Amino acid sequence: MTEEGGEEGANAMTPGPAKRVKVLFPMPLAKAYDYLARGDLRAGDWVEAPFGGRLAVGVVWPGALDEVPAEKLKSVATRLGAPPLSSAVIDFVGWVAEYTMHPLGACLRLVMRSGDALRPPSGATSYIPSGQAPARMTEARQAALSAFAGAPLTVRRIAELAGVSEAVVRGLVGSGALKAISVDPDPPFDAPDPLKPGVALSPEQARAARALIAATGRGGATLLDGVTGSGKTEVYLEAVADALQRDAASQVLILLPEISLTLPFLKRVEARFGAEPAAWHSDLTGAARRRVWRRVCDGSARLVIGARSALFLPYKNLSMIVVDEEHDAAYKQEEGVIYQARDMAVARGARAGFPVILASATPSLESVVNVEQGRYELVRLTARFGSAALPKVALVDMRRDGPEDGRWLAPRLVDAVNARLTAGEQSLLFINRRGYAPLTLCRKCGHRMKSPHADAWLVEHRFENRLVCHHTGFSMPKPPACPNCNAVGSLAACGPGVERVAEEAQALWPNARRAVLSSDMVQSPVHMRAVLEAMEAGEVDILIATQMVAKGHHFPNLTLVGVVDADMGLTGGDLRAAERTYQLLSQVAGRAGRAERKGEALLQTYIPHAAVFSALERGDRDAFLEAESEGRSALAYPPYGRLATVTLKSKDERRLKECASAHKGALFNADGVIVFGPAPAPIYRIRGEARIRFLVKTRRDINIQAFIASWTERVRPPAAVRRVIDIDPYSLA
DNA sequence: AGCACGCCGACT
DNA sequence: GTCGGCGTGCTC
Repeated sequence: MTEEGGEEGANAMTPGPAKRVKVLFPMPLAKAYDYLARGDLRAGDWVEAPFGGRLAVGVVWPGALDEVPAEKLKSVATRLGAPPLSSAVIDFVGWVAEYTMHPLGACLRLVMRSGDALRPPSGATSYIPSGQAPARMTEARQAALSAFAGAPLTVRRIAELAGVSEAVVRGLVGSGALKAISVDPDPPFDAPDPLKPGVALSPEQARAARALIAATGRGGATLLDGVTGSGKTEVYLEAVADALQRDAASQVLILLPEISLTLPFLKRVEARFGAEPAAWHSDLTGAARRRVWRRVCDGSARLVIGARSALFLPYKNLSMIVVDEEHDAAYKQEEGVIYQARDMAVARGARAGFPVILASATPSLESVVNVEQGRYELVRLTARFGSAALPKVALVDMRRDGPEDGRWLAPRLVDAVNARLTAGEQSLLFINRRGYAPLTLCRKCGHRMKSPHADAWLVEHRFENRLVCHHTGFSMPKPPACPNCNAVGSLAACGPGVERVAEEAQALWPNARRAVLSSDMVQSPVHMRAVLEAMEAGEVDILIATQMVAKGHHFPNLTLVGVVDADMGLTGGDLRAAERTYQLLSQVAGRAGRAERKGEALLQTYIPHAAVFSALERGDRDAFLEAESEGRSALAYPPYGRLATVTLKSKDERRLKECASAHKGALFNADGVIVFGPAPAPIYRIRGEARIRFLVKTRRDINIQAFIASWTERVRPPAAVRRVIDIDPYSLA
């Protein structure tokens, strides 16, 4: 590690001729600001500079200087000791800002999520036994000294381990029996060993691994398309090993959807490379966050496994990205800077000249089309590892074969569960809707219980006896009478939620061992783990769950998956609804029969003729993709055209409407561009904020950002109205 | 993002 | 008469 002026030290600027440099701050600012600098400052250096009456941390940014009058210029205060941002990261931040149309400084902030990583660590002092016995030895002192297993420990930790008070430990320090030792508060990560032999690969996996290594050797993006259970992870880890081995300073990032980023996955990677990978996700503690950030920055964390925000860590020498579960909608960041991490990863690789692997069992249409059009390479894995068979998928036509009123499980599904109970096998009832009922309505006057701050129905949660808004978090006790007509006991629950299915299961199978898994009812990750472990161990007969269960779990004795409402998701305002439904259902169906037992999946639907269901029934993914592709192509939707939304948000409805008409008025005709709107967003009001939206659709060869820029720069929204641009929107709701 | 400046309600 | 609410605008 090369550092001037000490490990953490901030260097006062040395005297010398003053030059001008640009400094970008991690704030929602569109551009970098000019400063005077004494001494040598280069693009990427971390500095502190006076900004708006206080000192702010920023980065020296490349680019032409502005013509700022000399009297406005201030001087950079200090240069910070952290390793400078690499030119690849600087380039990427600039590109993301342009692509997403978000302020440059807001994009830099994504890189600085570490908070205090640039400040000297507060690091508590650690101690080790000095070898010198204290003048007086007591039982407590003996216990404290026995707590050591080699590594230095803090006072608090010693007290905790030995079960003595901190005063005892401080006494030992005072008597010289313990000595202070300086430990790095951010210990480096051990280097992964790419030559450590991995698990034995099947012939097909070995072939795929070789093909993947060859493809990544050529650079560019490669789609690794492997059915559930084919062992994709082992295959791409070989390509990761290859990248780590080729360059001893290289760093590799494996991106996962947050929910798949589990301890078992990390352990698997650790087992493969003999070293703990650096994990990056939303609930890291401050210290862990800081350690990963700094070790990524100095290049010593060579293998990073992270959720989408890990894409913006300040890598010194990133040389490969794997995007696992590339189809997953969780890669779309919807708050702040809005971006699609999978697409940004591909761009990051292309711009820095390194390979990117996209892995999935149910690839997105975008990626499949990119393969067809020669932009991505393709490596396919077809066999399920360990000869497990894919489940047999069948549809239950709810129009003909549905249950009686007030029930949600069709007789055929009930029979199938009964058969599993008799055979001592497990069933999963999947219902992707939290709560008891999605709608509460008055039988007397037809009043629907709505959220006060959002145009959404209140969802009944019978478990807590409350009505809850899933958009704002608002909740209220379920009223005894209709608030509209005052009729008592007239409020009726409409539609099924996970709690209601659980209730029905209890009535049907009172003696079976049942468990429910839903984000509302899971009080802690520990509880969730316990349920999943019980399921894996065969201690649960029927699991009733939301999509929490769709990924990454292996239930060897599960042979039946019943999807209570397969149509859900097809009805929202999501242009990828069919694709999402296909992916989710094939994933859930894939939970059944992963081991030697053949599984069965029953999908309850009112629209069995829909292409998504017949494709699922036949297990014909390519047919589904083809139908979906035709549908999107006909509408010129992505990937055959470009889409963006421009949303205006405000609490002040009058100004919002004025602003929307101003935008409408500023529109102009452009070849290959269609703008729809203004239209109220499907959920018009969220948290008291009303939203009006324009949808911009262009031909693929049109620069949609350029069009939106020349349109929106004609209108300056009043401060009370926020304008949010979403390039390539996923949810139109 | 912060922070200052500025114009309308209830208090020492 | 002031203290202070947060709407608005600027930061090299």
